[in-house]
Amino acid sequence: MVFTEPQHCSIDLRLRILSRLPFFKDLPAKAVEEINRHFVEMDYQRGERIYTAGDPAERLYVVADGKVRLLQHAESGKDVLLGILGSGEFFGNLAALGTAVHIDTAEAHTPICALSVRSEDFRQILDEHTGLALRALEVLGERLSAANQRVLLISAMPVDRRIAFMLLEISRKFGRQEEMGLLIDMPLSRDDLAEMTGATPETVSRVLSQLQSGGVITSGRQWIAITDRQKLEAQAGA
Amino acid sequence: MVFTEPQHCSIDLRLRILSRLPFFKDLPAKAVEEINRHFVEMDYQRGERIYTAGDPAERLYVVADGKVRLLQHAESGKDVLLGILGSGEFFGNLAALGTAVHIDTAEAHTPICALSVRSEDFRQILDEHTGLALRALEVLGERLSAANQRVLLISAMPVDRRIAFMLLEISRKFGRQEEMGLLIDMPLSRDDLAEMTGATPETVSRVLSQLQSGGVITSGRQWIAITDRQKLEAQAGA
DNA sequence: TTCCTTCCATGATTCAGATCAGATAACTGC
DNA sequence: GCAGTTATCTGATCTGAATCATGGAAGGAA
Repeated sequence: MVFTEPQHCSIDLRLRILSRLPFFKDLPAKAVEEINRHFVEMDYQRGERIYTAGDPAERLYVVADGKVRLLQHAESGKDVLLGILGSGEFFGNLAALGTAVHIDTAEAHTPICALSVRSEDFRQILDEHTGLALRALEVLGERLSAANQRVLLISAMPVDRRIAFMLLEISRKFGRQEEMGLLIDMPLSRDDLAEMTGATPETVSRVLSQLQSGGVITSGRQWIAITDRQKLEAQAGA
Repeated sequence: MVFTEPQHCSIDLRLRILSRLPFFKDLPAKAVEEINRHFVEMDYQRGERIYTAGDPAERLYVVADGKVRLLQHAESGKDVLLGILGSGEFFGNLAALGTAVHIDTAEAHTPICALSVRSEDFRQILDEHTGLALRALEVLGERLSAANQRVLLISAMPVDRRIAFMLLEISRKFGRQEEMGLLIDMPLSRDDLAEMTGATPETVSRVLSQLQSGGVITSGRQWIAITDRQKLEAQAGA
């Protein structure tokens, strides 16, 4: 079970990513091409930091290929994994105007290729193409909704339910049907899950062991597959 | 210590609120007047529900006078208080387009007067006045940032720090300097704080008692005043 | 292969905070 | 002022999950 992905993307991929973005979908091809000129390609190794919370938010990014981790850290050293982004998703400060700083930290969860644009340029693009800002609003709205959901999850549910819930969430986004079940198509460690659910790796390990012996999931080193979605949903809901 | 507020706002207040909104600040007075025509006034009693999560998001609101609670509820019955909004703040689905539903529940924390506009009308306003959408983006960005902060708080800090932190946060927004200290200018029960910090009312009560005997705060039934901000910050930071 | 590092499982123990249970004290309506 | 209700305090107990500790297994580099 190895997850290898190319570390840079072709010129072709680049334009295709941009034009397929829900974001730019309704724009004429010519406009997308014009917009494309403002983007530059940036590649990162697994684990590499793209930006850190507190840095001035000078650029905005789109994942072209690979997965990106968004996290928030406490002075205690404990990190919280806010989410994992896949191809086509924005990160950086979508609302960046002027002198804003990044509110989260982004790092490469797998080797990634990202497209990046200067905040000012993006702002200008928003200005020129009315309607795009509304799209941006939608994206932010969804993120806000997810974050609120998360607060509820962590502050009102026991760990085992949180973990079950999170697995469902992740599988919905990154699941790929395989013989063994619905495989989560990226490296996902116990630590990752712990940072997402506000638990410790030990606890996550225990809960996963239990799920595994219950026939709900199959898992190994850095990978998890859901074999019985029904049961998992029951676990999350009850 | 009683908190009474008028339950409806004058016609005059209404226009003043709108024109002073950071949101509409840069628009010509004429435009604001025009926009004003789309808004209607709505009054609510304390505790009254304005909308519930899952309802279709047909309207958008601005607090004219009073305080509004935004909350999210779990099936377990446990509620999470996402935030309390004061005069001039938006609520409802700022990103509402088409058939969206409310992601949270809003209720009157005090008697309130709200201004409300149909989502479609608001959307049209955004379309007509380029620049407004960027403002909306800023607002959502701030909320997202706050929500992420909250996730970090709850999943990486012990209760006493969470409560201290939350008190600072609230006082920053609703604090009013009085002889006794920095009074939080609205009813605020132990239950409210519990729902904001993911704790139980009993625990909140204990922590507040401790803060009070430490001379950090003074409190009574539904009110809290900060007498020693320095100490409170120490409590929140260490 | 063998070393070495990283990830994972699982047991034992501890502890922060929830839960349960009364006892006061403050407001409300009459 | 009195009764009833709602908010608060505080103690006693319990428990979910963290912490501490250790062994094992999977992959990477030479």
